[in-house]
Amino acid sequence: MVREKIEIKKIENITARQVTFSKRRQGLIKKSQELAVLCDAEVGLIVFSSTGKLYDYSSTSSINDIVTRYNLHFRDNNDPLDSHSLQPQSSSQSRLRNQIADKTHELRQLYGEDLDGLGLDDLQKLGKKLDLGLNSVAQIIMGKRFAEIEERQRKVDHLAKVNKQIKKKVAIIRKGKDFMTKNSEIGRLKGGSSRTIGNTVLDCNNGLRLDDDTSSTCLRLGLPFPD
Amino acid sequence: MVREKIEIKKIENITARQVTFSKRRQGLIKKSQELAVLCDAEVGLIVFSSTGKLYDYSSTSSINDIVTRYNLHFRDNNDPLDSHSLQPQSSSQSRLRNQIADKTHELRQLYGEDLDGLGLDDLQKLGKKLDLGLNSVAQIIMGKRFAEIEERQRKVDHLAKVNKQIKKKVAIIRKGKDFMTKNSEIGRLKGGSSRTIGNTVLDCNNGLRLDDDTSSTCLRLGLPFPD
DNA sequence: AACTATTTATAAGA
DNA sequence: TTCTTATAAATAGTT
Repeated sequence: MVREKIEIKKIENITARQVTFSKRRQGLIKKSQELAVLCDAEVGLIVFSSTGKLYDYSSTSSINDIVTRYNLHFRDNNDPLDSHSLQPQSSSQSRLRNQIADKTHELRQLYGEDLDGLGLDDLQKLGKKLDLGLNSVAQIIMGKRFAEIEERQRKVDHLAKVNKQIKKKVAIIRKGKDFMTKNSEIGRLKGGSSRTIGNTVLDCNNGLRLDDDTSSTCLRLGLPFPD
Repeated sequence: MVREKIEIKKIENITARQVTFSKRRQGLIKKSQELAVLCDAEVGLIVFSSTGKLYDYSSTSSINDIVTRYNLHFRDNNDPLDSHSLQPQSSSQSRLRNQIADKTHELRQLYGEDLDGLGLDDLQKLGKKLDLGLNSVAQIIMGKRFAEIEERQRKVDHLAKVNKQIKKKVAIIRKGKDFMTKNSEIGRLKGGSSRTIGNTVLDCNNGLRLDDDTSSTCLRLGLPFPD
């Protein structure tokens, strides 16, 4: 793709292959991230190098979440892990399997699949459960946002207080400076220190922004689950 | 990356997001293929769109092979479920237990539990999933209710038709009755049968109620999940 | 779905 | 591995 166009076939030179692997792996992970963020998608990427080293990326906290969700999409979920297992199955294994099947079914229904066989009552119950779950999540989100706002307010209050104290000091120093500039060259030295304090006062506003760059966050409180 | 550089953050315009998703998804899959071929790597990619649609790529015949290999890399995960078991555990058993633990955790979170460790982003995603599930359920409930209403309307139409026919007959019979009461005592006999027909006409309304006692059901369409 | 001006990714070389 | 750089490839906005 670059200094020279290359053919897409296995790179035989081992060193070149390793270099390309490293570069392209990085690129792939970057693209995966971008897709996840730009398009609000859930992305999982697993890569094994030819030497068996594992690299992965997941837009969620764990790639397991994505794999679990992936497996949910296939109805007759014969556990892929055990498909080529030669071990005889113990009864405890089949119990585990049943548990997995049950949970899988429950999860699928919560995700809005496999609902065909349900009557109105079952659907209402399911809807109620989802609604409760959604409320819990929404409540926690709101709680977190509220805590965020309080924290921000606390900082504002603190800075306002500090600012006030500094203004007082500046006023006092100004008084001193006025007195000294009238009298001697010591005034220049004191003037330097007062300027420093002046900058500190100005920095207070920047402090708020730097510490947390989204001052609009506290304003976009509308819906917890926007599109 | 192109006509204009874009910032990597969620695209708010839905159409643009879908288009970008389609393009970049293709690009990502192509890059995955190229990495696999050029570097003799094993690559698995799973992508869920924000609407829950699944897309995947695997350099092997099935992504399950890659997931299997991935899980093998974490064989030494001590599963909390295994800790108080006295049986010697086969690796496939502990894998099953891991799956159960994963699914249980996922279910608990969907039910609004175990949410303490999650950040705002994870919570938003969870909320989104619940919202999607809830929408599916609500849609099916609405579908069923609509079918109910149509059925009811069908009955109403049918009864209206029958009623009309009967009214016609009654009118005809009245004519006959008027003619007969003028002429002879046969009028009394015919009068009895006309009353019977009259009752049938009245019963039509009761028929609607008896057949399905909640005539208000079709009116309480507001929320699908009342308290 | 096609176009195209740009941005990005990256092969080769250092 | 990392940097540089020339060029191929991907893609955002437009039609």
